[in-house]
Amino acid sequence: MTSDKDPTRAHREPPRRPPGETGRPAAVAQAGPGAAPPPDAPGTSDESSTPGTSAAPPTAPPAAPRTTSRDVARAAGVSQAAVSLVLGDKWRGRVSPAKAEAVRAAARDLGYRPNLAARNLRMGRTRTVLLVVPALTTEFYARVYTGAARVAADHGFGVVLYPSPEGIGPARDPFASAAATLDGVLASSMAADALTALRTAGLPLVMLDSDPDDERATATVNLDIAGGVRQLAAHLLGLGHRHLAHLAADVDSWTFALRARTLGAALDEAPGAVLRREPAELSVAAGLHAAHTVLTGPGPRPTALLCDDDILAAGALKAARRLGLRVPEDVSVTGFDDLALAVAVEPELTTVRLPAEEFGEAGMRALLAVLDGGPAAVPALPVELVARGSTAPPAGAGIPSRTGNAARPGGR
Amino acid sequence: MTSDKDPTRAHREPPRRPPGETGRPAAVAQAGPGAAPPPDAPGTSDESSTPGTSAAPPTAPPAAPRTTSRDVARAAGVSQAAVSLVLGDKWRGRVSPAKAEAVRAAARDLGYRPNLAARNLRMGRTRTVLLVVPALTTEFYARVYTGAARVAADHGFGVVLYPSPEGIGPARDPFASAAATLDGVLASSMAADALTALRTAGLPLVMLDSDPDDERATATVNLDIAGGVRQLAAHLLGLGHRHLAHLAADVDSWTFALRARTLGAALDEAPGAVLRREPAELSVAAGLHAAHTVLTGPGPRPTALLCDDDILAAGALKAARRLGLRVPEDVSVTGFDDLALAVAVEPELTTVRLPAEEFGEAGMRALLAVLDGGPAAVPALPVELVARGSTAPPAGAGIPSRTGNAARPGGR
DNA sequence: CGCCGCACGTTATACGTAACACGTCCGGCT
DNA sequence: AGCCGGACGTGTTACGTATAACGTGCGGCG
Repeated sequence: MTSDKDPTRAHREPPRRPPGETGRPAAVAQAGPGAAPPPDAPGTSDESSTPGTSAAPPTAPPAAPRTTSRDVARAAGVSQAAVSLVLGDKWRGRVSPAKAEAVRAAARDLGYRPNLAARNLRMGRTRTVLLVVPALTTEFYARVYTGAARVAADHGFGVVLYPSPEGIGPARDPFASAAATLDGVLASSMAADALTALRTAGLPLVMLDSDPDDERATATVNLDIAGGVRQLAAHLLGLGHRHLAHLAADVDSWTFALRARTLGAALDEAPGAVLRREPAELSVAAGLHAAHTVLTGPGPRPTALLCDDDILAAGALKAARRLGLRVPEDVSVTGFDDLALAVAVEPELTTVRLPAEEFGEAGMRALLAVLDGGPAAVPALPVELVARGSTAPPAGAGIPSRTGNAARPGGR
Repeated sequence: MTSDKDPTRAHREPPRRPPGETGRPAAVAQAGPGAAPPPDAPGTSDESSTPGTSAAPPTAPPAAPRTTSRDVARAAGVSQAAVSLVLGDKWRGRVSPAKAEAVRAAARDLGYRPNLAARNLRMGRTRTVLLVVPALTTEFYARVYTGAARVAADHGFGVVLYPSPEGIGPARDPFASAAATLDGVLASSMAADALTALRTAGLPLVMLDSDPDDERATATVNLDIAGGVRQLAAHLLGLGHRHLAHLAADVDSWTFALRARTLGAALDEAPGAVLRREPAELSVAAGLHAAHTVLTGPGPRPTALLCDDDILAAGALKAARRLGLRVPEDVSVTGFDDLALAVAVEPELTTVRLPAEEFGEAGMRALLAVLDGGPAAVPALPVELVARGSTAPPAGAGIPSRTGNAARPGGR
């Protein structure tokens, strides 16, 4: 007997579903009996009129009673435990091949799908990790996601993506209780402030693009941002530029701080080089404004603008054009990241290509390693300078060094 | 007596916890006694060298034994059920205010977080919905997400974002069993092919930007794309353009098909208007190529290029420049969507602004309505023509209609 | 005076799965 | 002959939560 017949199940179970199956449960469920009153169901007051869309087909799917492993067991003539073993692929010497096949057939016929909620509860693990990214810059992190998701999938993990709040205040932290639903977290340091609740839950946390000494992280994975900045500096110095301006992202983030620091250090070593820093938010408009400020400010006009981001560089391009300056003849402009934008503008941007997908892959590998208990050691990923049309020797320069393209820094 | 003392629990329960409470359960929990051997811990064989980052701090977080509602009950001197009632805010006449407060205090002191996996299993609902978007275009859907997540949060729901596969083949459908983890799905029709498994699970599905008659959807929510296209056509016709070219997104999608259809219809009504269609993938390079083809093709050169997307328009701008054509003097270019890119290029794009956040909000509201059992009726959201510098009367035009800016289509 | 119902709680399940701890044959070894 | 151990399974339990069902005293009403 398969225990499903047991008499102890005297008590009736709760009403499985609200009665309505097709008809009209509409209004009642709305501000229902006692069901968790929606904190406030304001709806921003859009009185809907003229229904332009939507349709409820005749057949309203009436809450299919999911088939459980016990159903499969019954159909295959075995115990529920056997089903679990077979479908879990650990039946080596525990179930006869014949019955195993019967189980698989029954599962297939019934369209059995294991209930993940139950499995998660039982196992205490979910094979799901969270990827937290800043909301601001989407293309780069979209690619990071792609790489991370690929690696995760290869290991049987799913990835939940969370573009960190902005409209959604941290007040309403969506992960207050999510620890039971997640095995680990991969997060950009730029979105780290959204992580307070997750930290306290003690989840493994691998941080991207963050200070290796960050106390919050179990491990960190980085791009070789400093190397990219040095390549950029060498490129411009090699072209003969000495008056530079840095359009610095006005974001409190480790990476951007590192860029500023590295750039400063690189120019300190170059005799006669001067650098002006101008902060700007990460938008085209802000880049335009900052570049305008720098190009029209007092003192000698910079001959090259290093922008922390391709978006800023696009703004700088516009500023130059409005001032009647040609790029790159009158002023050089560089970006960072190598987004699609970099080749959409005219001239195309000299920039630093960040291997976004590889970054995501490396981060996910590190996280999975941590979940396996091993320490995750990951070298900083190399980046690459991509010289395009937005940089050239400055107007007054002789023949700088004989190479117009100093992609290789040459003498250290 | 607080139920933890009950005699009926005669059977020995398995070792409740590995003995350690503070000391060292670390390794044991890892690949513990019999605990689920990791299916395969390959690590994809990247022999890590030169650890550039990562660090395992001295204290390895030893799998914190989560505090349960029973722990809270014990601390507060009540039963577990009472804890559930109090924290679930349904203790109106069931628990004395004093005890209720004690429960809340205990929960706070112990840092209790309800186990979502258990709650989900018990309730059969997760208060979580999935948002499926195409991987290609990120900025637009990032904004859709923002709107959707805001509405969801206001109703106590979480949103899981899934940029539909590409690198991740549909073969490895991440949602094969996720039905138990999700209450519903909001999906762009462009990503609908990733939904096979979800459909079969019978989850409520609200589709964005899709054919209202789509059988797969429980409901649909749309932008007034057709209206936008008509505004665009009226704008260009009003400026005097008669030779138009349509750079059509080479994507099999309802929205794009609708754009083509509507544009054709609009021009059919305009005497003397001719339209050429050129398909292109959604990238700058493809837009460049398609525009080049159209501008250098046989017959009279089009004076206006309607692009299905700002990205394509950026490519068209580049093509015109390379051919020595000025925009908008020699050729007008329009985009669609009004992405950040639209104002990053020179000249800035005349385009159709899609209210992405409102779109996400409307979609989520519709989905939540469906989950509440009500039919979701949503009017198509209005869109807005944004006239910028990339459009002007064609070279040979007299004085088109006296207004250079036909933002208001005039006669319907 | 008897009993209803309210205020206040507690007990007992069940959700669906994974896996531990037992059983039962049966062939083979000492 | 005794019995060990492998093959083949099944029974049972627990994961942590939400809630239906079941008790209690106690004040008031008929």
